[in-house]
Amino acid sequence: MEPRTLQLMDLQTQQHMELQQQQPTEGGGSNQAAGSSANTPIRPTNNRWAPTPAQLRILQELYYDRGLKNPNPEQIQGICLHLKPYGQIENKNVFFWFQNLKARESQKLKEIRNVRVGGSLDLKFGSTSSTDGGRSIDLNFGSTDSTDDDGSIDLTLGLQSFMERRGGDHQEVETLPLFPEHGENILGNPKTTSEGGSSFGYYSGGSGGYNSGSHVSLELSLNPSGAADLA
Amino acid sequence: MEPRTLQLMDLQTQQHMELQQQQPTEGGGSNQAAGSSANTPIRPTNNRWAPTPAQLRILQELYYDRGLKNPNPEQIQGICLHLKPYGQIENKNVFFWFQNLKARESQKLKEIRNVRVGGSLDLKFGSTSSTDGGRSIDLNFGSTDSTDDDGSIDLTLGLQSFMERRGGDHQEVETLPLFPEHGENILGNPKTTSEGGSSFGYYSGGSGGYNSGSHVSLELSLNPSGAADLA
DNA sequence: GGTTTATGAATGAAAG
DNA sequence: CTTTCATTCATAAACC
Repeated sequence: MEPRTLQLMDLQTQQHMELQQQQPTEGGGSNQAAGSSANTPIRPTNNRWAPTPAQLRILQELYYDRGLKNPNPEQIQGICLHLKPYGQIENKNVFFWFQNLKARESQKLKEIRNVRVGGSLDLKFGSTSSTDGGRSIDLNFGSTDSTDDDGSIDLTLGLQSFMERRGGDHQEVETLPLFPEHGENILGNPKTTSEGGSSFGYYSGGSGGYNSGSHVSLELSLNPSGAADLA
Repeated sequence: MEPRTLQLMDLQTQQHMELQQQQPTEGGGSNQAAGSSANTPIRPTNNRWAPTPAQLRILQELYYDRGLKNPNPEQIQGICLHLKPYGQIENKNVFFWFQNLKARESQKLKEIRNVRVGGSLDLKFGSTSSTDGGRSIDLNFGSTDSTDDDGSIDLTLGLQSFMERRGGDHQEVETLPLFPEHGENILGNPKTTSEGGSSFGYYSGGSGGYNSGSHVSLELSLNPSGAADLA
């Protein structure tokens, strides 16, 4: 049952960072529809909401520039309402969007643990990255430090032994790029932060880069009154 | 297996096309302009990670033999670390690998089940059960609504003005494609600042228009599906 | 060569 | 807020 075809080749040796954004198809009006209208409902077709470019941009501005991480119901509703002209959208979509973004971001940023530069290390990708060279992101989260040199990590499951057994022979070592990165933080952010303690995060941030340099700063003076800024 | 409507997406670079959102392009969403022929030099060219044979074998053993289906962050990290000697790999690759394998296996099982059911009759409609929209999880929460007509919502944060400025005239097409991705952020927000509660009804189903449905759904799949052997 | 398949990656939606 | 499930997009590799 698993037709796994082994491909013997390892090609890519570099970092990838890709981003694909699908084209948002949605109109302001009715949704769904797609093909089967009166017919077999068996095809959920498009239930899933996807932000239109304009909606996405606004949402991102709110999140990154404004620092709005946890919109409360009223805010969600307001946002949703304002985004409606740009395409079909519901409150829950806004809600999930913020929740997912926040969750995913927090997992990425687990800790920028120093990579224990003992003197060896960190190499960089040499050839690979195209020209700009700059970015590769990778980070390891937990850093279960312990001893990994000799290859023992503990997964709390005995995985360790499993690993050990196989790890005896490493032959195809290729490049072993690992560089810490990051430290950037775009918005100085306000108060909301605090920690969270969250404990961990999954994968490392693969993407990053972009022009981002800093979004901040572009958004000022939107408040008519000095008033309260940011929650 | 899945008859996917083929759409030759052109390759998009990382941000690319913006498109009016208000067009229901389903299926034929031909993208416009790919234009590119020789253009867009910035192609990631190196994207996707692929496991080396050794890595794959280890991953499979963990999954199939050890039954590890949902590795937690620490495990992911440990696995990743141990796989590094065999080739470049990142935490997220491990994360996605498990995630995908699990999803695809369950999907396969589901398909089979549907086929079997399909053979027999039983149509569904469980119409009886509440078709009504009973399911919206909540309705308007804050109820700040009051407005909709005039469009002034009031996010209690001045968000409104923010929105207003941008939304005043929604012209979508801006040239400002922000891609989804996030840089980084420190975040953390546990619950300071006000709300905290956060567990109340989130989004509203409000207008939605979703179908609500019943549980019994039945989906017959017409997949010819020679399908995989599995089992 | 175009088409299909396998699978990495991304993300909306939910469950816990 | 954290973790998992489901869909979907994209693309390299295999197929024809």
